[in-house]
Amino acid sequence: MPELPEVEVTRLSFADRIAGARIEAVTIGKPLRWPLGCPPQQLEGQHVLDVRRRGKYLLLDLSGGLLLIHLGMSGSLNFGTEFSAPGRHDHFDMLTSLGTLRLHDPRRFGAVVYTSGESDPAAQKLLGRLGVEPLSESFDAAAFHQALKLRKTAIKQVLLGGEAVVGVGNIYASEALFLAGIRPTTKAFRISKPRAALLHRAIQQVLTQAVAKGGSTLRNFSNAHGMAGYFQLEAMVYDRAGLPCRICGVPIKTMRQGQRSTFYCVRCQKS
DNA sequence: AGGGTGACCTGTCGGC
DNA sequence: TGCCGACAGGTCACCC
Repeated sequence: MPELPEVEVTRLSFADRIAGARIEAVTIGKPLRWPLGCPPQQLEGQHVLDVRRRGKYLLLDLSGGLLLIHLGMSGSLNFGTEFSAPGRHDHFDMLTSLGTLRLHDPRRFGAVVYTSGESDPAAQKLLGRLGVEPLSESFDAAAFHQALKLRKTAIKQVLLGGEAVVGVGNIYASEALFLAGIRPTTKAFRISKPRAALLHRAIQQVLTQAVAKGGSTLRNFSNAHGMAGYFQLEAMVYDRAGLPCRICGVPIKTMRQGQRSTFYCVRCQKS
């Protein structure tokens, strides 16, 4: 479910409300992708100072350390005061003075990891290799083109890889490539500077729009208010195999790349 | 070194 | 209706 926009929408939906909260108790459910990295009691008594995001990770700055949260494929966070007992797929509950933060994650590819800070090896292992933030000023078109020149694989795979740029997942990779008119199978190093600039722009545009619209509502995304995205995401190609291209009318094609589905238009994305 | 594949886990959907 | 396989928003560990 969550690519960068969904993670950012989640962050925006509870960051202000949890800031300043004192952690009272932490309850762990079934194992997630990685262990918490400390006894749950170590979080108790700490305060939540801020909630940031790096790629698809949420970073909770605590008074004594850093809590990393990843939503995996099926995770969602809820922050509120009305709280029933944890359900079958609720695997992390953090009770605070201002409300409870609950991670719901049926597939359990998500994770909650406590580290002493960003320089902690455990944090470095997860955050250290991440590429530039696509919605930051440091995401530069010329540098992006340089990064693409180093990669011999298909551009779609490079986008998903997270080293050239972070946060672009399977939905928005297809969408951005469509917007830029680039075929997903094109080798990254063959993309000219002007076309790399188009793609750079398309990535920013697609992600910014998705954040503004409250994230994709495909399947069951909801923010930490428990609300679904405010608007439907208008996908141009994703999950539209066989349907007419919204620009030229030709049926959208689908294929597999690295065991993930890719969607594209043969006419709008010739190379 | 970089590219390709399997693995993690549960739910849902389409086809027979 | 029931069963079975394919597939789902991510990423890491492992092969060659």
